Formats: sequence, C-alpha cells, structure tokens
Amino acid sequence: MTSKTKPTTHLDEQSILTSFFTEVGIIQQLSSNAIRPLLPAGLSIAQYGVLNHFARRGGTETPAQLAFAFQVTKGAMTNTLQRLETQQFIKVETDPADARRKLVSITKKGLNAHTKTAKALAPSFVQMMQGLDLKMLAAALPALQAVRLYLDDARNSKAT
Amino acid sequence: MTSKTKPTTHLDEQSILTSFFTEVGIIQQLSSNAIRPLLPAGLSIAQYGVLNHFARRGGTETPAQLAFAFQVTKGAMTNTLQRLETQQFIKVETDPADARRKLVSITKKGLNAHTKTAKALAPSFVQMMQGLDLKMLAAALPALQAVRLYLDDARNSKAT
DNA sequence: CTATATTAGTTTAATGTTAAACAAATTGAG
DNA sequence: CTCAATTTGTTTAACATTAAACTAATATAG
Repeated sequence: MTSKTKPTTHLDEQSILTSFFTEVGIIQQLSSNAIRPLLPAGLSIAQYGVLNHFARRGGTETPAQLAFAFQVTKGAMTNTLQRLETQQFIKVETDPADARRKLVSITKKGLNAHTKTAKALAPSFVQMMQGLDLKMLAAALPALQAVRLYLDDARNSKAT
Repeated sequence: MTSKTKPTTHLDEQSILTSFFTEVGIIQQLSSNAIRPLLPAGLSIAQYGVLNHFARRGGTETPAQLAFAFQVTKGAMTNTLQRLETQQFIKVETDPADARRKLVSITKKGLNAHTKTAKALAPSFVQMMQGLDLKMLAAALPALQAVRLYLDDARNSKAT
C-alpha cells in the first residue's frame, strides 16, 4: 500500500477526497444515531429539521422551498409536512396568489415542541462543546462550505 | 441576531457546532444525490459501499463486523448483504468455527461490478479533484477525524 | 382565446433504515 | 453436565427517501 516513489507523509489527492467523504458519511451516521433516541416519540430528525428551520427563521415557505433547502425530493417533503401537520406543529394553507402553491408556517404548538426538543438535545450539545476543539472545527468550516458550494454548483449546472 | 457585546468576527461556540453539523448533513445529502444516478441499476450506495470495502481490503468479514464498520444496524446489513448475494456479488458462508457467524467475501462478479462502477464514478471524481482546493480539504481532515472519534467514543461509553 | 408547456404538489412502488422481537448457537456459572 | 446468559443473524413493522407518474393550476406561444 505504501508508495515506492514517495514517502507518503501526505495523502495522495485521491485519498484526500475519499477520506473526506468517508469521514463526512460516518459523522452523519453517528450523529444521526446519537440524536434520534433523544427526540420525543413521533418526531423524526427530518421533522425536527423543519421545526428548527421555522423556529430560527419564522415566516412562511412553500414545500418546494423547503425541499430545496433540505435537499430532498418534493415527495419526501410532502411526507414530512403531512406528519408535522397531523401533529399540528405546522399550518399549511393554499397560497391565495397562486393556488398551486402552499404556504407553510410553524404553530405555537410546533414552537413548543421545538423548544422542548432543543432542551432535550442541549446536554449532549454542551458536552460536545466541551469535549471538542472548537477552534479546530471552526478552522474546518471553510473547507466544508467550499465542498458544499462545489456540489451545489455542480448540481445546478447539471439541472440546466 | 448580531451580538451587542462582541463584534462577531468569530462565530460563537454554539454556532460553530451547529454550522459544522449542518454542513456535514448537506454535503452528505448532496454527494449521495450526485452519486446515486451514476450507479448501475440495482446497485445502491449502501451496496456499493460494501463492494468497495471488500475491493480495497479483500478477505472475509462477518455481517456484524460490516454493520459496525458502516455504523448501521444488523438488520440493515442483513438486507444489503441479501441483495448483494442475490446478484452474486458476494459469497456468504457459515463460519465452520462458529455456526452463529457467517463469513462474507466478494466474488469475481462483485469485483467486476465494483471496477465498472468505479470507472463510472471516476470522471466526477476527477472533476472534483480539479475543482476543489485539496490542500484545504486535507487540512480539514483532522477536525473531521476528531469529531468522528468523539462520536464514536460517546457511543461506545453509552453502549457499556 | 386556445393549446401547449411549465410549475407545484401528491401519490405509488421500491429500497434503506431503525427498533424490537425472535431463533439458533455458543459460553459460562454452578 | 445443565441451564441461564450472551452473541449472531433474521424478521417484522414503521417510517424516510427516491424516481417516476400523475393532477391541478398557471404561464406562454400563436
């Protein structure tokens, strides 16, 4: 496995990219598995993501905007929104200006559920802040953003 | 949103962690969506992951070892392995030394499928290597590894 | 105005995932 | 040895997701 021509102090270019995506994938899997059991019954990670989105930003958004923001298909977002609406965590109305569209907003009950859930997650969050070198994480953010932007652009140029 | 007491040149600690996981989640979603349509019909990302694992490392592993490596449940791995076995990409035998265990290995057909798939993915991969600042990505790897190890340890200490 | 194209959202079938219950084999305490 | 505990893998039910077909509403070309 070790190169004969170069002392592999540095990873070769291919390994950098492979390692990067492997780490991202595993982190995603581990963090999902850590968060899931902390959520209240009936609230999935996807659903909490939508509640969190509205709790931070407020206002209304269409299902298509939400699907784009979370990078899931419209069908997936339809499903998530239906489950949130069943629990009365969001309100869904037809856009009076365009009957194809729907306008989604968070309800008081949804805000309460979000607050309660955020509190349940807080201890693990605090523990992570203590256990990790946040300066190192902050230093890694530009790289993550660069990759995200690259993938986003690649997707958009394809979707022409 | 801007702090009154501090000029927010730097993100606060909570935002660092939130941004980090948000970016990881979006990258995972975008990269999965980019890769999926490039795979041959009948081969999922999960299945390709297993083929890739064996193509790199060779040898045999038990379903439990694979489930651990990919951080999925045993049930998920059973499903993936059954689909790979149906396509004759892997061989699954009972461990003669312990009849509870099974020994999984890749077949020639599986290696061929892996090679073919890797070739299909190569152009996008090369394009990424050209379009991204690999030094920046390499510099971010330690942070990713640190987070992965933290989550891994947290999980293990819980699973006591 | 009308016919076509586009856009927004839903539905369906297939797959992947988790959690939990289960069966079978092995281990270990007594 | 024997019986309970553990380990390994499978199954099942519920849910998330994608791709593709579909419906309804709007926009646009002629």
